[in-house]
Amino acid sequence: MRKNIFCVMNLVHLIKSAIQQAVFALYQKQLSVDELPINETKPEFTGDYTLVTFGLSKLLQKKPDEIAHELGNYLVANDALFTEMEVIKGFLNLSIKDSFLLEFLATHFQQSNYGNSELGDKKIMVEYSSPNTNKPLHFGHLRNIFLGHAVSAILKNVGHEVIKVNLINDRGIHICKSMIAWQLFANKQTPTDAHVKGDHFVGDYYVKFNDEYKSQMATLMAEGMPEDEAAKKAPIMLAAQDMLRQWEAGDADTLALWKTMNDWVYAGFEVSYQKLGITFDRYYYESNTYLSGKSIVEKALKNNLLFQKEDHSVWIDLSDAGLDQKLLLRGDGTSVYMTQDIGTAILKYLDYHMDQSVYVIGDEQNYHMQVLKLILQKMQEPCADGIQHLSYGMVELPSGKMKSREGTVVDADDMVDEMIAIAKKNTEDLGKVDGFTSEELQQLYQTLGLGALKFYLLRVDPKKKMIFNPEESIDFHGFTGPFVQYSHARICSILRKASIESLPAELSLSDITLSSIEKNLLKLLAQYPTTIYQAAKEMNPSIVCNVVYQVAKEFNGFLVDHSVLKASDESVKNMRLQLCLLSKQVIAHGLNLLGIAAPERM
RNA sequence: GGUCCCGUAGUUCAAUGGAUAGAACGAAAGUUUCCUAAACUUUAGAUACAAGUUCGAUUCUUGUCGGGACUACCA
Repeated sequence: MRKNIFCVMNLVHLIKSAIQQAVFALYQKQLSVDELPINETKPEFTGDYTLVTFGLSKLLQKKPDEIAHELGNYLVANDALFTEMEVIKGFLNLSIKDSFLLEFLATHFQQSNYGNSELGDKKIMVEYSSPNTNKPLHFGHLRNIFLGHAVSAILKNVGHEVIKVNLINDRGIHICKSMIAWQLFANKQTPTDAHVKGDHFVGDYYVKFNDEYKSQMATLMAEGMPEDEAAKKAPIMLAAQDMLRQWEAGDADTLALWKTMNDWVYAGFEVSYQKLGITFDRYYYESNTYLSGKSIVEKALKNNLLFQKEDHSVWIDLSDAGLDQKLLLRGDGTSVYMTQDIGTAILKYLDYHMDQSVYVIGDEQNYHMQVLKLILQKMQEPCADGIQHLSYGMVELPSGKMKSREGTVVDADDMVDEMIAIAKKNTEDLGKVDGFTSEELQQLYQTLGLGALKFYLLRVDPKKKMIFNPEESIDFHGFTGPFVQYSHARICSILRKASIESLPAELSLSDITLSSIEKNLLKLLAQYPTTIYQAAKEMNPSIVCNVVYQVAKEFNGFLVDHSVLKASDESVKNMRLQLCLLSKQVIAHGLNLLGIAAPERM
């Protein structure tokens, strides 16, 4: 009977409902489970879970101590879940029966989808990566990409339908800058001629543009022109702006060059995405969506939701929401960033009618996203309420922000290659290359290097900005991806040595006593699906990093004090093998959600 | 100026209002005839400051100090 309940409920929930029933039986009060604070018992006390009774004191008109004693005695006497209790001040420490945890283990150790749930029922779009097409991906983009990919996997895992979207910002002044510089300096060279990856090739011309722009400004300023005027009148800038106008006018040559250079970039991005193991279900291109935003704004203007100034520019007044006025169309009728985003949001909704639309975008755009949602709400667009900004903090260097102008930007491709090289070096230094073919080794280095990188970027709460410390990120010890991967490989090694085909699922429950470390590991594993559900609710992959690390750490500790294959008797050995199997399943499952592979050997 | 976010060991990160604030790296010292030592064990080390709310505050409120983001007819 417990077994069935366990499939749909978790351990803490079971404890809460047991307490709920006990409260009703003793005091005839119906409490909601949210009114029952359950914590894990601190290691220095005996017990597994603790009920804090101070809050109940008022509700039940009794002293915390009395409540704790009465509830504890009742639970131990009447509920099969508990074996003993202890009261210290107002804290009721409850111990869970070993047989309960053993039964849980026997039920789930072979479940290959353990960790999945079906609680989610929404259709959710997740937009991430969303690069500009004028330069290659840098380290900051990696946080975005890994976050989006992991959040998508986590949401899907708890039962939501997920659509992964990449919105390519393929038009605008930025790409025109690269195009102008290419026309001026490239001598018609292509990435193939130059043996350079397409996105880097185009990015190099973006840099060339800025160099030339700076030197032209310097020339103008030397002739006595003020800086702001020089910034506007530098010939190469005027040329880029002219090219943007040509593009919007549909000039055939401009469009052809634009398409060619974007294709170079896409080919480069594709290589990077593939290496990173990142995929999308759907690509949107701003060149296709920016015009629809304009017509939507014009329609809203007719409906008097917006107003126009004397120069014909179109604005929305958000002062009733505590914000100011926001421009939606320039005086000359062209779109701004916000206009495009309005169009894209509506188009996406027409395509998918999703319940929720998650934007993985840095926190410097908090205001922008707030305004976008507000505008769409004012326009009463059905997509508006589902818009959710998954805001993440910037990645900074120990020396401060990455600045492209100062050349402190860490390139994504370089970073990946470096991590893989370090994985290779570490493996070779440890002499762990025997028994692998050279292809397998290449695969392993990639698995470990990417594992380290992804884990490093995902282990911090997305909301918080994080410091990228090059020396620390390449560490393969401690709270890192390779540590977790190593634990997985060790488990696999044990399982290879045991012939596990004939592992009996049924145990004679009565004659096994769990050690405290076995019990801790089991509690962690039992809570795992709930932990994942929490990660989904908060869209926070760092929770997954933490739990797989805890399982790995706990497992390593277990392994030091307990022999699996040489256990004292057969039933203990079987139980420990089950523990190995479930731990392996949870580690691999969690890593998979993070986009990290779990190697069988390393 | 206005709006918002953030201040936790030397460093990077944890902690639904709960017990003596957890890890990791770094530092110091140990563990290998035994399932992978990329492991494990031990030691030292922190809530910016000041009030308030209450049985109880890293968490909530206010103020001070310090850091950051946004506040473009850029994207």
